[in-house]
Amino acid sequence: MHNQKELTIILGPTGVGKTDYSLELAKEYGSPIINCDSRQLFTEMRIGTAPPSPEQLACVKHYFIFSNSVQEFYTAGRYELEALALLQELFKEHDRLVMVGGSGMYIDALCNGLDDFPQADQQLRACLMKRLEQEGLENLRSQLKLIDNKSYQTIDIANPQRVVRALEVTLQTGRKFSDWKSVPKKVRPFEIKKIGLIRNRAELYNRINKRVDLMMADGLLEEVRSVLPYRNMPALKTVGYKELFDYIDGLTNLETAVDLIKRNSRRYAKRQLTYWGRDEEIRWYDQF
RNA sequence: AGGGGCAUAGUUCAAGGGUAGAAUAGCGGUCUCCAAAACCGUUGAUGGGCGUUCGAAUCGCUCUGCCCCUG
Repeated sequence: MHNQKELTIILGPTGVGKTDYSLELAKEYGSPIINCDSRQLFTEMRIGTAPPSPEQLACVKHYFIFSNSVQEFYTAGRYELEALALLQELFKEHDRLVMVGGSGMYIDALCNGLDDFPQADQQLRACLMKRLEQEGLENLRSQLKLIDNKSYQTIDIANPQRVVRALEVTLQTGRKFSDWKSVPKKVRPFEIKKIGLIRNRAELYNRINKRVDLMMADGLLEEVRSVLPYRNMPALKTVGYKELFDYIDGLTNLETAVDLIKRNSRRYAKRQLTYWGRDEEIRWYDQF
């Protein structure tokens, strides 16, 4: 076996304790840490995304933390390419690397690859979103049925985001969305080990609730105010930010907004667990 | 202690004696680049006992618990 390179990915629901775990493992391996959290990427979001502390960042070299701006359109596809390139570079000097984060789709993109769709055309997407608003979902569905019936049959047509995406790819490329999706998993030139962290549900929820209070004490509201101009960017469709935008708009009071952040964080954690539930490659470790 | 009120899902609130509903929380699921996103589905209750009635969440008695008022 000439290939001894190994990537260890630490994943798990928000608030489970991934950051601390990753630092210990990285120290043991002498590895830097590659982030695979789709929100800790953004330099303007330093409180609401629970990134590593400045001390932790000083302790181990981190990649993909505060590396991008919320003004950019960042996607799982872009992450796949950039993270893969970085790994190739780092594996020249390391045999074992540590990756940590909670974005299931980003992890899948890195491990298995996405099909090579062209980059999304923001104008086309905006146009489709406008049609969605004006004509309604049913119209877009009908069109999808016409130009790519197989996608119509297989995707979740109750989900506007999916319908728009399938139409977008088909219209943009002249090739059916469903035809793009036939490629098998990509093979990566390194071994991948997935470590899942888990803990008792009630305790996890407690940790999440407390962490939200800490974020508020640390000035989350000010941070949210500072990114207000970019609130329509995908990066800011994020738990902790959405709810405080509503508060700033006067739609809720602060207490309600904070409660909603807690609830939505709990739900997010649950969805993460569901997402990973059928990934048999993950070895789960209960945290105490 | 005396007087009054209340008791329905984890919570907040419905149901003029006739199929106990809703909101919310909770739970479960979907997933090929907006993924901390966007969707889909779902469990669960009349405080205990006795009575009236063909039939009780609803009327009566009683017990328990909570709240208010008065010494």
